[in-house]
Amino acid sequence: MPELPEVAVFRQYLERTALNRPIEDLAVPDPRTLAGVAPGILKVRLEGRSLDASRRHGKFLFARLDDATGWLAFHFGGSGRLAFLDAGAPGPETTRVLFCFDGGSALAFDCPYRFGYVDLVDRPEEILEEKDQGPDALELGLEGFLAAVDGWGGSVKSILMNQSRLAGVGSRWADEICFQAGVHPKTPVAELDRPAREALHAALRQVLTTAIDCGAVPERLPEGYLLPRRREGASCPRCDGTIVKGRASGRSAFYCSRHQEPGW
DNA sequence: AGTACCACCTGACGGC
DNA sequence: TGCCGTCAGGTGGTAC
Repeated sequence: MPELPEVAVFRQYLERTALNRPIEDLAVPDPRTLAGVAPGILKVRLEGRSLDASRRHGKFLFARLDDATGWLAFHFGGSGRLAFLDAGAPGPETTRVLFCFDGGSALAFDCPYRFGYVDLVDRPEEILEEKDQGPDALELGLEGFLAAVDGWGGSVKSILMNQSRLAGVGSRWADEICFQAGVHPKTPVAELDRPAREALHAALRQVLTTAIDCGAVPERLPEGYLLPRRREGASCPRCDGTIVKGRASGRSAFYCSRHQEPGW
């Protein structure tokens, strides 16, 4: 379920483990995972290079080749992750792409459900434009957020999940943001006055930064967060309401029947 | 313009 | 025990 917070944590992990190691070989057990580049081409482009910088935008992670000839782009779909392997350590069975470093260590792009992909681009903007990604949800100040939300004719959850308006939030963290803001996920954005939009922006920032601080692990979130109890029938961690499951924007939406009561 | 549903893929889980 | 259906997750396409 890699959304913005998970990808931010993957980035930290990549920085910590895989930067500045010369790449000796590339293995592609599942060629379908390479989006726009053939395995042979990627291999030639990578061999002898190392990764020397990273970026994140929305749910995308980028790693720069040290000769500045391009960037690796990672999208993790619904189940992808990175796993650094010490020399001799076996990779996950569902490794789709394996970057092998001098000395025997490796970085595995592990993606059990195969929704994720890896690509090689000249510049990150190339793929961000192709995939119509809006501004990163954490980069947006209040004015940027208000602009991103302005004029949207749909629900709060659907705007939060709309990668073209603001990039990074998916179904689970959108539920958490609505929960913390005390807003029903199906509330039409048009019903929110300025103070309510400011509160939504504050909740978005609070939730995403807290999530990253907690390593994007729900169980590590402070008291009063929804995600550890995001199940139908659970007791609300913020009031004595009950968590219920509805549908918004074509997906399940979990919310408190009491403090997120529709106010419109 | 926005919603809803499907497909993609696979593991987890509930029910029988 | 074991099978079967259902549902997550993100995206992209299509039909309303």
